[in-house]
Amino acid sequence: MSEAPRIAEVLLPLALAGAYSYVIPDGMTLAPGDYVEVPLGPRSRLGVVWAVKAEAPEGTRLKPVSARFDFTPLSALHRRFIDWLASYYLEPPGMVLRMVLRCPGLFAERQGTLAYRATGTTPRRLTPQRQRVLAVAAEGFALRAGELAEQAGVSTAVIKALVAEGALAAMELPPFRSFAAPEPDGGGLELSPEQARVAEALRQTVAAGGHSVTLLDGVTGSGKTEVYFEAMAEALRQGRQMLLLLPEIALTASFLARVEARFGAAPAAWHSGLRPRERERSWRAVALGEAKIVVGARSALFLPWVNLGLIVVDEEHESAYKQEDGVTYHARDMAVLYGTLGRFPVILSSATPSLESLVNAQRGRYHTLKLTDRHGRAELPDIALIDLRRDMPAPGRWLSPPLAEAVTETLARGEQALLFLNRRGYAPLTLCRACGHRMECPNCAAALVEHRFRRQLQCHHCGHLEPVPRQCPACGVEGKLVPVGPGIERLAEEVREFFPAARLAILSSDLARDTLLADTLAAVEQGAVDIVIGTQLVAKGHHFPKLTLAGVVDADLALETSDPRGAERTWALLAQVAGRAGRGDHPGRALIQTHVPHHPLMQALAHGNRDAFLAQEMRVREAAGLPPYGRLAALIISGAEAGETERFARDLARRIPDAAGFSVLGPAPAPIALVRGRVRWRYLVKAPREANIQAFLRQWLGGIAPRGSLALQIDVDPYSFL
DNA sequence: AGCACGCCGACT
DNA sequence: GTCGGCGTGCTC
Repeated sequence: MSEAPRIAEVLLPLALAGAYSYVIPDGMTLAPGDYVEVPLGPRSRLGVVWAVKAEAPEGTRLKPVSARFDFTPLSALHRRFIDWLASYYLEPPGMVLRMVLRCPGLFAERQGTLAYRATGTTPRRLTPQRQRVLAVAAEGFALRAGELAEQAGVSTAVIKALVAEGALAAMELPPFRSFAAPEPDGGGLELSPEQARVAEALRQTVAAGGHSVTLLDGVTGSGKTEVYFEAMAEALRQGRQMLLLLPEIALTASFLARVEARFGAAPAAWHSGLRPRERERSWRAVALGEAKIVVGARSALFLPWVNLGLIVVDEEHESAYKQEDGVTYHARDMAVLYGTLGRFPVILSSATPSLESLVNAQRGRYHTLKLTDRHGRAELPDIALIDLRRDMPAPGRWLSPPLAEAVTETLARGEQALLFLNRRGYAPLTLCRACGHRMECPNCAAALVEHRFRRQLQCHHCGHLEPVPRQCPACGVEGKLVPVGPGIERLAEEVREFFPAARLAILSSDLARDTLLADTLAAVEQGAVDIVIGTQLVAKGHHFPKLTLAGVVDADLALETSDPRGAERTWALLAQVAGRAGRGDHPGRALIQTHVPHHPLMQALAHGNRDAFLAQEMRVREAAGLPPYGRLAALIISGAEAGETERFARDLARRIPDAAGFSVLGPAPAPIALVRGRVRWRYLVKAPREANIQAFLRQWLGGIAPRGSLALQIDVDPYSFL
């Protein structure tokens, strides 16, 4: 017979190396996954029991656990997920737990609001006001005092009196509104034969159970959402929870509505823009298993799932799934990991799948399901290139004659045109014509971007703002600072001059986050806008039925960087932008302005020959040993002082372990060598695909504690290969 | 992440 | 003479 465990290993949401040990007081029973409060230094903290054991380590004086919270414990699966993620990305497990516990007022005492219903007792004096209140209270649900008074057209004083006389009884409502159960059947749109076939295949995958990854590879407008809804319906029939992951919180509102329309109940939402109360409601509902469908951003992976049975990653190629600050992780990869650990299916959906996913499909690790037809009458847009070397815009203009002509024709037909330029602000560069001085951020090695509407220069790396100066800060000459190059504000200026009668909408992340953006999107959808000018925000997910022309103002932007991923990113972005056109009844077309029309990527876009382009990209990656054919990790060394930071970075080179197959490049100044006033150096570790890159990094960097302002950040599977 | 302990500049 | 700046280090 074994003794009752006396010691609890408690993981705390802090950057500690591991769990801390506490004594379990007499009369308390603890199991792994339990939420507890433990003393830490002068305060007490929330933690989660990671393990229980009989004996304490030798010679330690342990404090006791102060309290156990009576709540659904964190599942063994979720705990494994946390441990796995922490070890993969070399993060302290406590920091991963911190993301799980990111819920306001967790375990705080919640006062339920009081609601009143009629008891059947008649008050001594039955005034007309009292009668009305009792009539309202007799029907349906119990109401709060304020609601009851309002519906009866009386003041709350009447309610109080009726309660005092025993004619109304108060009851406590649960502090959170519950989530209605979604219905798997009904509410679906009619599927095309192709959609129905793919939906059935997905449904069977879910019905079969077990882990699998399916890449749903469907052209823009092919109705991928309706198809994976059928997989979600099957998971619902099995009583499982499911997560629909989206790359952008700007997309969640429309997806919440679509899920509600399909399943007859509003799903739970999860993203950073949620109000604290809503956040708490979603978190608790997930932990209690009450929320069946969650629509959320990447951090929704960390919700305290109890019965997760399906994850759908929409727009799986999106780089926004890579979390870069705080704990570094890739939400798409972690969704697949969760599915592996939890033995449930994962669906990756995209019109422009990532190279990583396509290679996994080639290797047979993922199944592929394709949708090649646009739904309804919609057809894929014709894509044509405009050679900017031949069809040059006028000086200081950005629209070439053919593109301007196409916009004119589109407007004449009463249709909408989209002009895409992936650059916020008015001009990306401000130069002094007198001395050549370039306006730069004082904290970052980057040019300041003019935002003319706000009359400010802004740094897009650290947010630094300064007014546009009248005179050059270098030579003092007045009136010689000129904007160079276009941003969408400047493009809008040109469009206003060119099409004075057209109604414009400018869509960029500069728009005040929530309502303004939603309103503008709705206006576009309803056809109250003629020309949409937008950054990459417009590339994703939106459905603009009247839009028939997509014009790409500068297709070469992302190609100009030396990042080997540039071509793939550009291809995905431009294909998505082109896909905005012609989603309604009228056919669409896309015009792409470029200086390099012969580039394989441009040729692939123009001829709809995606496979040839991707095959070429894969060959390049394979030859270079880059992901997904090899593994990468980046090491960023940063510090406030240039000399000290460089010395620290260079000293690390002496400790690089000697391991076959591994190569370490660097240290080199990071791509943006100065951010927020901190100098950055970078190493890149390259390893074969099957190598244990984490072990290598631990061996190299284990025990190194940067002092002072120095910091060392490890980025496993960095998004940028630079 | 907190929070305390510590050692150096401008205030009543 | 103290108040307080935030660098450094510890929390079972």
